[in-house]
Amino acid sequence: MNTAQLPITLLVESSFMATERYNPRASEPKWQKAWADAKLFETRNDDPRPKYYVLEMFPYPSGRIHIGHVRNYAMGDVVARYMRAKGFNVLHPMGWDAFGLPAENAARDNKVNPRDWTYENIATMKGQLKTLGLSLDWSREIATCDPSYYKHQQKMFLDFWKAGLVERKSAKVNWDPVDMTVLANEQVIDGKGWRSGAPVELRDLTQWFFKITSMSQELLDGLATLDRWPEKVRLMQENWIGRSEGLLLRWKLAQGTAPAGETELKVYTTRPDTIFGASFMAIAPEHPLAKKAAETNPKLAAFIEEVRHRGTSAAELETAEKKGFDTGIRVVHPFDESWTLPVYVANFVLMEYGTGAIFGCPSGDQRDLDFANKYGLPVIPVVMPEGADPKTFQITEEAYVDDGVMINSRFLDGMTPAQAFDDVATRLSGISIGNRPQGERKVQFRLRDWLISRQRYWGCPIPVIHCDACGAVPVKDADLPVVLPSDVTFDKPGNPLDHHPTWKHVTCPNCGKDARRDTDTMDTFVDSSWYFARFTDPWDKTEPTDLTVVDGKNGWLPVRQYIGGIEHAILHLLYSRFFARAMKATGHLNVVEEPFEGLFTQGMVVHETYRIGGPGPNGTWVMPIEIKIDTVDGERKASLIADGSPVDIGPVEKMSKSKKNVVDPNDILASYGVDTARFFVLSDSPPERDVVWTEAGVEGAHRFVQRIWRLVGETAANLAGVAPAQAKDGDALAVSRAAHKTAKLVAEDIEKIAFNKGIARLYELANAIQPSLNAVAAGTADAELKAACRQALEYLVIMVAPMMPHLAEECWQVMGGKDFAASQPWPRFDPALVIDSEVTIPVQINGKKRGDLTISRDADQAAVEKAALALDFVEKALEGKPPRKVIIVPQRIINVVI
RNA sequence: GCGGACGUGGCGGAAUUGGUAGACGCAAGGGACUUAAAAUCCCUCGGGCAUUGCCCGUGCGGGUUCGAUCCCCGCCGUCCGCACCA
Repeated sequence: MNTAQLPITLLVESSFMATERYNPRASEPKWQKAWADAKLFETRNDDPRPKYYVLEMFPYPSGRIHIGHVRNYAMGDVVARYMRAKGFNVLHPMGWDAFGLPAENAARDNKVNPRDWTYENIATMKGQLKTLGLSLDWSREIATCDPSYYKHQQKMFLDFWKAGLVERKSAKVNWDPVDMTVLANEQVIDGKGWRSGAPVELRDLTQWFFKITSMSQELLDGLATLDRWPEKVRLMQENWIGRSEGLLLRWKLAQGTAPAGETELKVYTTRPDTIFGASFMAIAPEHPLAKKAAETNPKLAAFIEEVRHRGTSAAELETAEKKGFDTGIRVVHPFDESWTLPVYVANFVLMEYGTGAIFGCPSGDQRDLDFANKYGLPVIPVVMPEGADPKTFQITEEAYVDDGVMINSRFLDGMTPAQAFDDVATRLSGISIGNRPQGERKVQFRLRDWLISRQRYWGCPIPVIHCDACGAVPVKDADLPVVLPSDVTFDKPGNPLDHHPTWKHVTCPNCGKDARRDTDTMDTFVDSSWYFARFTDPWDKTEPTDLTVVDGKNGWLPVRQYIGGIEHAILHLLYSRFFARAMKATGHLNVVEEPFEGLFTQGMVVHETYRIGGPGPNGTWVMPIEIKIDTVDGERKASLIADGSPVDIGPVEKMSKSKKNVVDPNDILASYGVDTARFFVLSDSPPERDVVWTEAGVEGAHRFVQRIWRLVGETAANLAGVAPAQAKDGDALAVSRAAHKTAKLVAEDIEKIAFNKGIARLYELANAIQPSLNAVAAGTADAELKAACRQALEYLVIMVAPMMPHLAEECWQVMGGKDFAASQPWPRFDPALVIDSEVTIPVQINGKKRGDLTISRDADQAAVEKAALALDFVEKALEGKPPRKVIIVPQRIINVVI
């Protein structure tokens, strides 16, 4: 454009606007305050609009937010703001998962009170979260360490107890020697504590359990209803619950071989069909029969002692030799009185699963086969592949585990294993030993009960008093909450509550005699198993939940969209599903059993690693802000900013303090503003996948921020007072079409949580309308184009708002919009504008694209075919002959087969 | 070992789930503006041959189909979960 020909006023105008860059440092605090003053995001329970509850997993108050939080909360905020624009009464709360061990470690190391440390962290992080411009209802903020929260948790613990969902029992439990506490099964990863990483030890302790196994089947069945959960998470939970169908089978002990008083051995099997392939029994070293036999057999006792100290780590299990010891005890085959089998103690049999005893069928199980080969036990093939010859079919080194035909199994021969299973189950349920059937069908689960006792201070006290006369007695409702004492010391190892001079000494609520408080606190996963319900009415002082708003007809639950990390696929998400059922059973929920209707697991933010001094122990990690990257001959070279020394660029990895590949959200906010950061973490990768944080990518996002600002700023003067309208033809129609299509598609993308695609469409819209907006800025646009541009710009700004809310407000203001961008309804699209009247469809010859055909959308098959065959390149290819076939997929493709 | 997911340009990723492979962004190259830089704008950008246009190309090898990134069979690789579960 030749500026010399432009009117002087426009020159002044446009040069002024072009130099005025969007300034996030000024805009962001301004709009955050304006939203807060207008109470724009405070949600009323009695609002008549349809409810929509969106929630991100609440943070642990570690002290600082990290970039992963930004991504997680940005995603939730897009959903929340979008749903508001769609007319829903949106609940989008925030709270603090505030109990936990780091507070105690800080207390020990820095001589601070865990409460003070936690609340200071909360204050810092709340300040940081507020700078993100999230549309949160802070009036509902909760912290799980607040007695007003854990009071209700204690109440529910007692209610669950009354309802038979809590049990105090002695069990072999996982003891974390570093954190000095027990852990639930779910919290042991590869034989190590989930937090400390220390190998756990097995200890026999009496502890409190939530009877999650009483709901195994319900928790399994419920998974089928969760169609808005990732398949992967459902599968992980299914495997964790681990249902199997089998037979509980009693084997008579052969007379004269068994210790006094022992008459039978119970085993659990999922393969009763292979009963004629049995060649030995194997029992766990901890099995009562093994212990009894060991009393009179010193060699056996020595063997048991040897294998007891087995490791639980994956590596140890991988290499551990399968060892057994013949106890001398014999069992009698249920279908043949004359057939006896030896009973071994074996190191691979787990006391914790089934009955702690198995029968070994070497031909049908690799582990049993290895064992049989080692100890010279018979191998009888009982299942062979269809069509094999039973006379010659042999098993030597490899067990046959697939489906097939029964052989060497007397009355089962010729059946399928499934038929044989049923036949054996039916026969054995008809035979009795003593007065009980010899075989009973039994469903077995892998899931264990949830151990919730923790020998720690900074958690919710278990509201129980132990009395020598009355046993474990619940604290009276009127005495709740049992409040944590604040005068505790961390100078010696173990549980500070237990060390406290007075706190635990109380009188029994039952008999009034001297008694002791339970000094254990609850697993912090209990705190997070119901917080989503508390948000629905955090002001209720008397009950955990208000049944009129928590769920059901006018209630909030289930959470319509829950967003968080995949690391909670089992722990938190399984516990919460149990809790919802337990709360329903005890009257704290009306109807909801599944607390999270939709679940989305977002990926991490990852970053390149940088180090100086080469790989290996001599290398030192350096932070991204310490280096700069130049491209030399197409190759990226990194160097230290401080002295220019070369830096090796390492692989992209999860951000970690140890590798220093972290970016501080504060730094990003200071240089680019939060909208840029939000936009970037949403744009570059699909939300479920990891996103690589790159400086270049952030700059790209920032360019778009400035570009939108410029589109609005440069056209503002010429669009002032122009009423937005959709156009009828020409360039203006193209602008309208682009805007309306985008309104439809971006909505679909947000609803599918495909933010990256939605953002791509926003870029496309900006690209599409740019030339017309240039014309508006230059004053060459006619009235229709101006109206269309005005509407397209409004659409763009409102659609950008969920992702970049501050920029949107600033633009909205410049455009003279009413209220807030954040309170505008989602742009409507005219279906007529979304569908093109003419379509351009590819034309293939023999399946290869050779050109296009542009034709009226509602042209019929015959017309399309005629037009296609008349195309130059088609005629040329046909050489005057008729085509063999013409395939027309309406509005999609034409394929001419020659 | 069992279960699952994934594999597309230099990079992140699109592709209406059988119908134009590479949208959009990043990086790179070229140009305009500028005293210069930044910012911005315009053009090119999977590979090969080539004047138009043609050939190859979605990890590899086959198959089904008018047509395959998508479905089937067999491999290779990466990642995740569980793991002595009877």
